[in-house]
Order: sequence, then C-alpha cells, then structure tokens
Amino acid sequence: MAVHVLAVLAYKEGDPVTSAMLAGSVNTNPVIIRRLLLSLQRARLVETRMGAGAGSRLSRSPGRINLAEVYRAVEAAEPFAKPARKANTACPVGHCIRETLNRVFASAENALERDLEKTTLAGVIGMIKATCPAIVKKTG
Amino acid sequence: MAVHVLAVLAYKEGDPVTSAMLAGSVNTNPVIIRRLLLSLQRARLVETRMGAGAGSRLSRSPGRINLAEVYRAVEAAEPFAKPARKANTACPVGHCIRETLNRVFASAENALERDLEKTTLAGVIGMIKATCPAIVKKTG
DNA sequence: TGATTATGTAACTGTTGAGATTACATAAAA
DNA sequence: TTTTATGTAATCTCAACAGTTACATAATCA
Repeated sequence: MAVHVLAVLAYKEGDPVTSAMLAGSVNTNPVIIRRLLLSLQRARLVETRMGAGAGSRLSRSPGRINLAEVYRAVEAAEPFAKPARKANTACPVGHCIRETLNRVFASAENALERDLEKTTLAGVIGMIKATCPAIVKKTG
Repeated sequence: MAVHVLAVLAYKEGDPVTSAMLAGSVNTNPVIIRRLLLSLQRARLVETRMGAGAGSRLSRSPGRINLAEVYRAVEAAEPFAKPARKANTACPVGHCIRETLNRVFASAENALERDLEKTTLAGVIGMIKATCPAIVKKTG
C-alpha cells in the first residue's frame, strides 16, 4: 500500500495531494493513509503540510527514492515469524537455534533489501506507464 | 518453526522422532507439529511412518537440504501484504500498479530465496554447535 | 478575524491468520 | 489385540492490521 501511495504522489509530480484523494485511489479510509504517511514522514520520504489547500508530496524526486527505503520505512515487523513461545531450553537445538536463525534471516533480509534497492519510484512509474500506456487522465 | 523441527531431526541423525518429542523441543502442541510435518512431507523433505514406535526423519542428508526449500515448503502466503480491497480502477495508478508490484516483489522474493539457498540444514547444525559447544546431551 | 479545509490522533470495531487445544478415527508395530 | 503414534476436524484464543467515527489543531483564504 505504501508503494501505491508514493506512486500516486510521484505521479502528481509535486502537487500536494490530500489524504482523501490518496484514499480514493487506494480505495480505503483517509485515516489509514494518514497513519501510513506518518511512517513515511519519519523516514523523510514525504512532506505533509496541514491546513486548507494542503496535502503531501515527495521529499525527493522519484528517481532518488528506492523501494528498499519504502520497505524499511513501513515494515515494522520481521518478515520471518518468530515463535510465540520460547523454545525448550532443555533441548540443545531449542536452546541455541534462535541466535543462529537470526543471523541467517538477517542475511536473507539483507539480500531482499538489496534487490529492492534496484527499483526506484521513477522505475515503478515507468513500468506502470509501460503496462497501461493508454491511460492519461489524472483521476488521482 | 519449520527450521527448528528440521534441525532437531537432523540432530537426531535419522532416528525417527515423534511429534510429541518435537513439540517438546519447540515448546508447542504435537498437532501443530504434525500439521507442519504434512507440509514438509509434501515437499519431500521428511518421511513419516505411522503406528507404534514410529515418527519422522529427514528424507535426505542435512547437507542436501537448504533453507530455501524449507521456506518454499512452509511459506504459503506472499511475504508482501496484498491490499484487502481492490484499488480504485478509475485512478491510473490504482489500475495498473498491481501487476507492476507483483513483478518487483517476485524479483525480491527470488533474491531472498537465493540467499537462503546458501545455507543448508547441516550448516545450521554446525552454527548451533559452534554457538553452544558445551551442550552434548541429546534431550530431544 | 472567522469560516473552511485538512491533518494528527485517540478510541473502538471488525476481520483475518496462526497457534493452541481437544477429540477421535486410522494405521502400524509389539 | 493392545499399544503407540499419526491424520484430521472442530473450536478457541490472541495479536496484528484495516476500517470507522470523532474531535482537537493547524493553516489558508475570504
């Protein structure tokens, strides 16, 4: 969803967009969008102004925002499920597996982020336009 | 959790292990383990025999099972959240972003799996033993 | 200044998915 | 045939996330 919102902002090329308009595109509630924008603001990916005639826009050009940054800004939790209960420490495997898996998963997540780094928001826009070349109207 | 179970099986070096014993190590319920084992059976990673004195063991040696296989066997859902509602198709971005993101995410997931391929179960066991060299007792 | 517009944020309500639990039929070995 | 252990269904709990309503606050414009 975060990528969707940023793609719309990129599409609007700097014009401030309200959370209501973004919600219209994502087909959700403005509050959901605003909560998401808070995360993106913390990551310095978007800037938001309050008040009448306000809205949000990208802090940087779409070519200088990659999806790894978006992923890190939004993805609070680990991508790999952690066990609800602690493993049985009486078992040698259970006792030591946690730390080992953390290392392996950190490496895997790193690989994932490095792949996401290869795609910028501008690239996403380009792919969208290539996929749907006919559409020109800026509905929001 | 799947890796934990397989690590125990690898640790037991071919001895059949019951779901109750595995549940003891993971500190969960035998039924949870059995459901997990069903997935691992479908992926031909473990073999399970029913009846008295039965249990599960690895289908292959730990050195020939990598974590990408385990990931694929267990991870049913996409790692990236899909929107609950459909995007607004009246918006050009909303209309075409789905397919574009699917491509990007498929690439990222591929990168993740290629990283997981680098680690085998035997490697996990090795790391565990290196982390906790003192423990020898085979509790389960 | 005051009306308007839009964000920030709290509080509450679904909804969904994973794990947990209980129960029981079935299969295989002793 | 008794015992042991799996396969599987039904149900429960719980956490996370999306959705909704409501309202205070901030910024603009007439």
